[in-house]
Amino acid sequence: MTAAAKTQVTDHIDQGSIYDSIRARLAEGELKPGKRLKPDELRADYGCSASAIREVLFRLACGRFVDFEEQRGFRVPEATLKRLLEIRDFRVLIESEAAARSIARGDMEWEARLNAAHHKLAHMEVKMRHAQRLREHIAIWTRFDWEFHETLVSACGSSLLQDTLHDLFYQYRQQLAGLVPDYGFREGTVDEHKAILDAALARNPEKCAEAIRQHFSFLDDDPPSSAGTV
Amino acid sequence: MTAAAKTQVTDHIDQGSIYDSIRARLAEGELKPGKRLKPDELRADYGCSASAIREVLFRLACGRFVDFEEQRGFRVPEATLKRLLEIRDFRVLIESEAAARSIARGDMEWEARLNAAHHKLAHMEVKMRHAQRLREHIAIWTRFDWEFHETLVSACGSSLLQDTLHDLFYQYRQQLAGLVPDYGFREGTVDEHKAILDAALARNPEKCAEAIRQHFSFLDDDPPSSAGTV
DNA sequence: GAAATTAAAAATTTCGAGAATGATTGATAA
DNA sequence: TTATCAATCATTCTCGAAATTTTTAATTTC
Repeated sequence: MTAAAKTQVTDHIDQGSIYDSIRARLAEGELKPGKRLKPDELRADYGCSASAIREVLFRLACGRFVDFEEQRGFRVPEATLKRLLEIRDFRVLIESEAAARSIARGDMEWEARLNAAHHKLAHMEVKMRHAQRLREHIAIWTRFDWEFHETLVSACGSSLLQDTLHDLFYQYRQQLAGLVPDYGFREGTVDEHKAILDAALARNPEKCAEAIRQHFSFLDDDPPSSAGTV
Repeated sequence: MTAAAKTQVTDHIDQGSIYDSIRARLAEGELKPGKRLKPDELRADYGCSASAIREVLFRLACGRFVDFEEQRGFRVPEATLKRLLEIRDFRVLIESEAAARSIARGDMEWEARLNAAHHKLAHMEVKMRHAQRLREHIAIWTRFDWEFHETLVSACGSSLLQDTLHDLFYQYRQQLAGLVPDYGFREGTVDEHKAILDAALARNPEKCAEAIRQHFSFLDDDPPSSAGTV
């Protein structure tokens, strides 16, 4: 393989990578609500057939990242405050329960991983407070954010809960990106994540649930201005 | 469209119907755990191409009704007590929460629909107590059972909760069918459903949650004999 | 000018063939 | 007899073209 081929990153990608890529483009707000997702257009970005894209879009539709209507194809779901709150409430319910089980079952190894994940996330978020071009950091921030929340529930003992949370995390991000500026990044997240960490390490499930609730309560106090429900 | 075309139901089936059909065959235990699901074999049952079956199996994999491994195709997931309990616990968590919200928000119309759904289910379950060939009634019983649980949460205000419960209902049934005799039908369900109905109509969310927990507690007292975890 | 009909264009869905990959069988040798 | 390897078979995966449907544009009619 030549060096020139390296720039052509789209040479040959498996479906899993295409899935991750499109989901990321949705969560980062590049693919905007309402936009139609035509397999024949997207194929150019990934160097594969329309059929392969179609399969990926089907899988994304199962996770509710795109809408699908028979004979009418795929499109990016509308971002509404109603839907965002629905996703948030579901996520708070499940993440609180899963965190409580992790607190009850997690060992010292789990504590160490949670500390490490929080350290990376906090470093990133402090750095982003003063960043010029926020856009450039969103992808990495998203990864660290997910790694922290994933680690929090990683000892809960139920892959069902964990996988459901994974989908909800990205659904939440996607809705947020379509409704608020700065891709949903806020100053307050640093302290909020710290509160979740402390409650988890203190093995206090009630306090942890409350910290999780707090982490998402900003939507109640300060509803996004452009959040018409249609 | 002519009247004659209506009778020819098997001529041309849309993907949604194939999805429902295969999911039902899984929930009723016809397609047994471990069995490989080859698109080229299943196509004969539905008169379409292997590609169409492949897409349906992908969608079933999203709902966790079948396992998918790259380059190795699809197969019916193993039924284990561990997995069954995981699904049960998740379902109890969500159904309790969704029922509580329905109790808080549901109007008289909701009460009426819940009564109607329970009436049909109870009638069916009493009839099945003395039925000779249980197998013949499973499909209808499954529908009535789902309609009752669906109606219970239908006023919760979150389509996310409702759709998640829909998947969990069939996942639970599928695991149960693979682990216990009689497709999971028990004598006790009549009284248990009645307790859920009464608590909901009494607008008592705590009592309703307890009744739901009770409805699934038989797995703790009387673990299925053939439930080796592999 | 507005509404309804018709024609053209674009997108979706289905399908079967060929390429790529994994599984199976049978032969050979230790 | 057991293990290794090669050849064979079956299945999965990818793809582009044909058929169906929807959307858009143009035309006609009231």
